[in-house]
Amino acid sequence: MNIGEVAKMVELPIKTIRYYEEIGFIQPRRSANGYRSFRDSDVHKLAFLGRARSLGFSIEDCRILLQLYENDTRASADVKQIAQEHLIRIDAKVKELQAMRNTLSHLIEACAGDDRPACPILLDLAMLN
Amino acid sequence: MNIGEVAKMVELPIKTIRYYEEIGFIQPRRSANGYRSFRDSDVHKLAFLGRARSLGFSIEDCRILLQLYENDTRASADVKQIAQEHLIRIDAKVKELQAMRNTLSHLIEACAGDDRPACPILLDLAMLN
DNA sequence: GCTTGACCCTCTAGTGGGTGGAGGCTTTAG
DNA sequence: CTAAAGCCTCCACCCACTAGAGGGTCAAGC
Repeated sequence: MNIGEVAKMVELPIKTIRYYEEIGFIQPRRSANGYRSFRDSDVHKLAFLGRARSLGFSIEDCRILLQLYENDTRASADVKQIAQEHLIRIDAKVKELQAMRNTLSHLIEACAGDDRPACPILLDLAMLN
Repeated sequence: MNIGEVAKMVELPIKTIRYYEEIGFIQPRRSANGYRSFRDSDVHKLAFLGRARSLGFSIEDCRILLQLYENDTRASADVKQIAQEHLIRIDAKVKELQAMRNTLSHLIEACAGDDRPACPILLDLAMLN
């Protein structure tokens, strides 16, 4: 398979697939013309990576998850730990964003949003309130 | 004021303050020895920027907000619009993270987390479930 | 006067995770 | 035979800083 076909199958941009090769996630063979030639196993890995990335795992997490996936003697505890640590980071991020959201929505409510200059949002940013 | 003192006052790293000068947010004077010499107005702007950034506004949003802040003939509607658009982006991000969170926490619950290789997390990533 | 340590300076390069584009092959359809 | 689509590499760029090298300056203590 050529890269374009693979890209459609796994729903990843071509550039991303080339990048994943560059960072060692996959090692597709090459055809005589120099084109990358993907095997099913490459496609499978790319799908795995796409799914892991869509769950927010970092590239380095993905690298470890992929190794664990390919290691038949893995301990599920190792996988679970990575997932749990990731969940904690997600929770922290959600909390942070919700705090922003709260502040911001209060400020927006308080702002007249007309053609006059007075603005509680700017007052808050300037900490003059 | 020198940069170190300012950094403590506005609780921004020194490097960040220099970066904010580089991108044109502030133009502190220079002392004879080449040190940056900050006026109250610079400190005030930095505090404004720090607060805006902590609410998640992008650098370019901050640039516009700062201009509006310094423009006495602004319309509060312009400020409000920027804030509303930002709120929409935050909401989208929160939703995205919560979707990840949901999937991830279900998978974590389903995973034994012991020394055996069987792992629902990896099965999900490989989309073999 | 000298040293020490805390400051400050500039400049370059790196982070993560790709993305965009230039410039140039190859393949495929008509 | 030609045009379009597809593929290749390489370099630069995105955001918002951050790290570090290499060096100048200043204040306190001896």
